[in-house]
Amino acid sequence: MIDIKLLREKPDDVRAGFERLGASVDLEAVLLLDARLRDLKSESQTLQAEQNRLSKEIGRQAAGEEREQAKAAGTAVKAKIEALAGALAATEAALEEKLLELPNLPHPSVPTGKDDSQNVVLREEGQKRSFNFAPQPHWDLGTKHGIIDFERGVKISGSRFYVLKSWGARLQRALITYMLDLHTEKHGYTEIYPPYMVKRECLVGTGNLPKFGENLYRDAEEDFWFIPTAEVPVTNLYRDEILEHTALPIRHVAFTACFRREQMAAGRDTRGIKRGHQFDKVELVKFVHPDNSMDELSNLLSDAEDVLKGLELPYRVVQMCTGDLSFSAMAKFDLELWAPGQNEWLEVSSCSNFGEFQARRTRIRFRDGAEKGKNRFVHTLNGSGLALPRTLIGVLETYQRADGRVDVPAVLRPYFGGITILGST
RNA sequence: GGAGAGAUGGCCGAGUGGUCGAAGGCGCACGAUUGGAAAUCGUGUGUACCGAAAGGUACCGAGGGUUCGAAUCCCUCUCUCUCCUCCA
Repeated sequence: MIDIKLLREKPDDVRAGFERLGASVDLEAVLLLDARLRDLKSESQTLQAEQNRLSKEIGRQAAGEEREQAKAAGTAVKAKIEALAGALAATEAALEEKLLELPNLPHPSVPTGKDDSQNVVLREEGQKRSFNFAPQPHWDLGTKHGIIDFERGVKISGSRFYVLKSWGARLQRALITYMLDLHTEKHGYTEIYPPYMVKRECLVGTGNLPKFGENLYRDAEEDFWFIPTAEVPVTNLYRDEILEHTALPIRHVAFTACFRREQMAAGRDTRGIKRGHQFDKVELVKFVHPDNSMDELSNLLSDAEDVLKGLELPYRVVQMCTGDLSFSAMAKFDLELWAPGQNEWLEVSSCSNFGEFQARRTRIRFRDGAEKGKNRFVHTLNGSGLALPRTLIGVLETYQRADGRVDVPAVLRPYFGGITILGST
């Protein structure tokens, strides 16, 4: 949620920001509602003050004519307040609704662009492996070894579900443990194991609702929503709290399953395990002081990169242009690893700075040590560190041998009890 | 799932219709005292919105109702605790 004061005081700056996004938003309507709400509020507050004054007076009076008159006056004021109440509540709700649907404003450093074609590849890290044979895509490797069972996944859960088996499942588990160990031991994150189902307000807090409900699964009878990412429960951990500035930055890492409806056109990304309705992810979430959140974003990105560096998987860093920024993000960088079998870059991480956009929606503030009495919103950041299925693809395809067996990356060997080669010829 | 009890400020805890944004204590901050500290004493100490300020408005789990007036009365919901039941 953007700051209504900012819109009120610098409407042209806000308008320019949304134009860079290519978003068409009716700011006039918002400003109109805001002005109307302020009028109604001030009118209502004046009446309430009058009501309070009368009530106190009545309290002091003894029973009698005067007291009855004062009571009658009180009834009249009460009627006026009630007459205003409907319009006040409706205006407040209408403004809230509009504000919740406004996207975040882009950070000045974000390049202007209309869509993903104008994203900027900042750098490529690591050397793509050269093969003296044709590398197989992971779906062939997975089927050959019996470690990815697509047919049975579809049988039990439907399309876009699969089953990992044997050392395929173990490889994924090794990757999860490796990532959690790396972030907790080397990068200073505290591990969180959150619920996978959350209340609606959590999703409003992160920006998934009210606009993107069609991407989410939910329980039909109760207010339970399946998380599309650990970002949702972990960001909401401190909802409605005022933190001490000395507690910042807070760094959390969480492993969870993620659930997404993925109502995209049939036929896209249907092959393999690249995109499913359920997938695992290790997620990094930070709550930081607003003055250095962009530096914190760089650090977060570097923490995510370390996972790929450790695994010795080549990747590239892509900066999102304004047109490809997500709803809640003010700046965003993606990490894409190279999958030699299917011959494409795969997005395995998305690291964003949300500024105070989510903090405002979740009311996460901190007491600023510098300015006494001033409570400010924290900045929230998060990034995948990393998404499991695609990292698994990267390992399978990059570490495959000509005979189809797969080498265990050095950093994963501690999790494999001495095994260094997976599969049989 | 059944029965009962409860939800007040950072924490504990008083408050059953008016002068209560809320006693008291703890904690915390600042000051006094001290060579320094402990102890002691004094002052201060919730959040949001409106206002240049003075000040005003709202909030005592949430929502609704009664009343001129609600932390206090009524209704609904949520959550917590105890006992029983069940269970990984």
